[in-house]
Amino acid sequence: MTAEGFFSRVYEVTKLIPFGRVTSYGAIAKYLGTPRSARMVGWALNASHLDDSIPAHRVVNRNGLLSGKHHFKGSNLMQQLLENENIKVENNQVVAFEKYFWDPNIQLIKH
DNA sequence: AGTATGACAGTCA
DNA sequence: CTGACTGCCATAC
Repeated sequence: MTAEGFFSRVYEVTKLIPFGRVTSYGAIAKYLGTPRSARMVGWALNASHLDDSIPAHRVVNRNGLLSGKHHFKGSNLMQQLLENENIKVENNQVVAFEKYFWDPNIQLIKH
């Protein structure tokens, strides 16, 4: 698969993440049909962090850990964005991650 | 064509 | 619980 298709899908899903919700790389990867390509999701997000329309801050690893926060402009920008959505972040980790977790496979329709 | 790496995930010691 | 190792997909050199 070309990077464009994969990346585009990652962006697509990421943009669809509802306000106040977060998801994991694995969930996105699963939605894309490659549940073992969670790294590629991160890779795609890494390339997408230049695009403000993509709420990459809502994408964290399976532990709810803000593993990519250092990729943002400011070291605390990601956390602030999350807190702005009523999502509490502590020690670089989303509090009650399960509660805010949003699985694209549940609410999105594959095409 | 082969090796190294990545915002990961899962398993094992 | 923490650390190390493997698996998997795609990209970069």
